[in-house]
Amino acid sequence: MPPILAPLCAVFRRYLKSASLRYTGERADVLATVMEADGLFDADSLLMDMHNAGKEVSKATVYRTLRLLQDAGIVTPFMLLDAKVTHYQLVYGRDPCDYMVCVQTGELVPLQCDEVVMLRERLALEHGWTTVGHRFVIYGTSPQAASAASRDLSSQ
Amino acid sequence: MPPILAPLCAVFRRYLKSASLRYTGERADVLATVMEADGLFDADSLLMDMHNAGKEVSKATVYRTLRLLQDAGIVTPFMLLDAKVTHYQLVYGRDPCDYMVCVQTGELVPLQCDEVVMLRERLALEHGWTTVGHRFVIYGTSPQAASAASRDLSSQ
DNA sequence: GTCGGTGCAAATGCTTTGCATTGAT
DNA sequence: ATCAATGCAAAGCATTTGCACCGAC
Repeated sequence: MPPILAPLCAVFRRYLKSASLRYTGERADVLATVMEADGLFDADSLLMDMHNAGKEVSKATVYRTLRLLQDAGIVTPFMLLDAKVTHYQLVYGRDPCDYMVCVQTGELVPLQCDEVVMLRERLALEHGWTTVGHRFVIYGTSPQAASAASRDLSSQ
Repeated sequence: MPPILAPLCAVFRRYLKSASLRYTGERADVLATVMEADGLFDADSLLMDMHNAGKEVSKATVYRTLRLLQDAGIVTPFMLLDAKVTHYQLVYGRDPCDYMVCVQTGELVPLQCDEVVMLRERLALEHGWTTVGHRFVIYGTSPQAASAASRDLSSQ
């Protein structure tokens, strides 16, 4: 069990208590699966992961719990280019939350880059804002996709 | 008429021709309204803008044309935090495409910052990727929202 | 025991699509 | 004249919600 698991669970329980909501087995299961999803997922993949782990929860509960996790500041919604469904990202206690996405293969590379946060803070300060987060996604072509494309070309 | 109008229209026509598609009055109206929307909009607001300008187009055509504009590289879809609908952003020939969004008021501030592009290119290069674009959004609280909040507190 | 939670199925609402008609080339 | 575009209404589909039963506190 990674060391982050206990604190995150505590954060969620604290939030639920503050809102007079209950910490149920289903909510615990969803949170645990979110943490194992390693950052980025959608409602459906989460539901499948839970099913594969033998944790059966209804779709409605997944959506309801994702909303709570969002309110608790644990995840944020996230829309990939061309995706039709909302993706979620685990943000609490996590750096980085930046990604590079391949527009051809869908490949996703997390980026570790403090400069994004620094840039964000500097820009916000210049306008007198205070920040609560940011989203930085680079769209591009991965080396694999590029070489696959050139293979396709030369084989014609 | 801003100087960008003619070129953008030409870009669209070129794209349509290359795909054996037709440049119709409806598509011209949609593009013109997109350009006047000054960057960020959704399908519904676009439809209203067109109605207010006396340009009647069906909702289906708006969606279909937005898809074409996306394929032509003129706009990209864009999901604001908590928004339920897809927003679109005019990207062709436009810098900046970065924003700061107030999570309380929805206020939107476009950011002019070359460093984002530089950072993007450097990160992509480090991984051997080539980029086609990026998305950078800062979520925060604007000075107005912050002062409104403190007023609310002191009046209680 | 009291509310809040859950699952189910139905509803919602954005977006897409089938089809007959219209229009650009 | 051809073949794509349009408008309309219906369909799709992710997400939300109403309700009866269940479970955390």
